[in-house]
Amino acid sequence: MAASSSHDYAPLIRKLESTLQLTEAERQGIASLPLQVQSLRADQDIVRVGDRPSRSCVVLSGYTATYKVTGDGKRQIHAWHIPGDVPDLQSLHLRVLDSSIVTLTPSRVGFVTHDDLRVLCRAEPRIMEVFWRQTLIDGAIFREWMTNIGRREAYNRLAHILCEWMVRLRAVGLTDGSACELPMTQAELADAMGVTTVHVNRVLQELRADGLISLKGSRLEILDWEQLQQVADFDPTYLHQDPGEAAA
Amino acid sequence: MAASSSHDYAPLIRKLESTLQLTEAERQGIASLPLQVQSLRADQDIVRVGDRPSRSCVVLSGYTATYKVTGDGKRQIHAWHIPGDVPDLQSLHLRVLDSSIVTLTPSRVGFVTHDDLRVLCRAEPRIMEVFWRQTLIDGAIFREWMTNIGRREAYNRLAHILCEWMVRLRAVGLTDGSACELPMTQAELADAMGVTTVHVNRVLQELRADGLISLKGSRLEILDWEQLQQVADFDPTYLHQDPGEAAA
DNA sequence: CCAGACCACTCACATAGGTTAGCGACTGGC
DNA sequence: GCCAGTCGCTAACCTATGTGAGTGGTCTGG
Repeated sequence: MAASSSHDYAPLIRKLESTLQLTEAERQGIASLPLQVQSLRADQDIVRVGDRPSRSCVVLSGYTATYKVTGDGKRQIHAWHIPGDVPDLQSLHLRVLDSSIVTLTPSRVGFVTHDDLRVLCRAEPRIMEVFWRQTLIDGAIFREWMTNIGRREAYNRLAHILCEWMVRLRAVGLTDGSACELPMTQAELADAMGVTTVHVNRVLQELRADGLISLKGSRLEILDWEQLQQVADFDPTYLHQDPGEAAA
Repeated sequence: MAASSSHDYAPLIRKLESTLQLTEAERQGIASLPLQVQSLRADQDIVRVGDRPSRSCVVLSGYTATYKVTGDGKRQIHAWHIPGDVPDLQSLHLRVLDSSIVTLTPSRVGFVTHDDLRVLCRAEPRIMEVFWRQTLIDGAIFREWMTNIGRREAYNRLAHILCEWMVRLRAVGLTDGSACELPMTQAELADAMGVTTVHVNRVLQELRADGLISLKGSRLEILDWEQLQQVADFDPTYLHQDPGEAAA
């Protein structure tokens, strides 16, 4: 566990500003939150179902996911998190965690105490609103994932996940033209899609054969964005990324 | 469209108080929000995808649902709403609606302007927190539904939906012992479960044959709660109903 | 009091996706 | 420099769920 360095908050501030222009004072308020930084290997739980944490975590680098395990041991992944995300911000108002968070890759995460967050929210109401808004966007993404899992076939469902992944990474500057990192294993994709790894592999081969994507190791390249988006039935409105679209 | 009567807010206040004790001033603050009341028939959209509403709606009586339609016309229902719920509270901070809300039964809904809500939130910070908390609980329910749709078989999935329905109705006093109203059609259940109506009917017959439930018309009775809960893998933690569990 | 909807329900058949098992290529720890 | 584990990938077979078509009951608006 190490102290924070001055630019650890850069991804978070970038993310918040992608939906609402902050004042210098507001940026300062965030940047001066005390942050406990921790480096984790891949596949480590950060928090677990049933925990009652007194702090929330910020993803500084690397990738993580939220998940739940059913009574008979099947795992469902609910969300991916990328640098700048605060995956358990909800614990600020819900004491008991109803899901766990795990690293997908080696990651650096920072912890902010709920007390510090509450003080900041009281001092800067617009920051509170922007945090609230982030949790609402999380909810909007959950709704889209539910639709994806419940109503699209596996081929289109995977295409949808890839479209969303690309668009979210682009918003924080982690893409490289039409390519980006895809850090999750096929088993993790399966747990997000509600299918088996065998089937993920099948539809992945199909996407490749159809010339929509190339995936070598963890490097994903979108070869035909138009077609992929159409197959995925992907409309990015639900990501609420347009800063002009924050309610007044 | 009619003016509100004095006790229209009773279900909402009851719901909020089920998670946090309110002061008299706070209760007053809510009860004095101007409310535009509207009576709707079944199967009417209250708001639609793409709308930019300047007010949110409260369910006063009857039942409603949030849904999305995919490009090829399949519908996914994300949530049921019961009296006291504010199904589009998120539009307070997300200008564009990413899903629609429809009545399942004839209903009375009340509209509160976002301006009035913002004024109240500024005056009574605890009310803002309790509203924020409600949207976080919505998110927690989305996560559980995702798990239900992605990782449980239809038989168990339906059992889970019935367990949740019963527990939520009980919290607002709308149950009658081990029985309650189940106002949705099998087609609506299908859209919530991500299966076809034919299959809903099949697993419903199974639940009846196994002696777990009785469903006649829209009256649901749970015949064996223990067994149903076990089949459903139902753990109500995610509903965050315990008022002692609100974070400090 | 009729006509058209809608709803629960069923059947026969089709298929997307699950299951089980296994292979070779890497990789990180000792 | 080997061993154990993980990962992507494949094949053969199985089943939960979808599809399309239809029945009869009940409500409801004209």
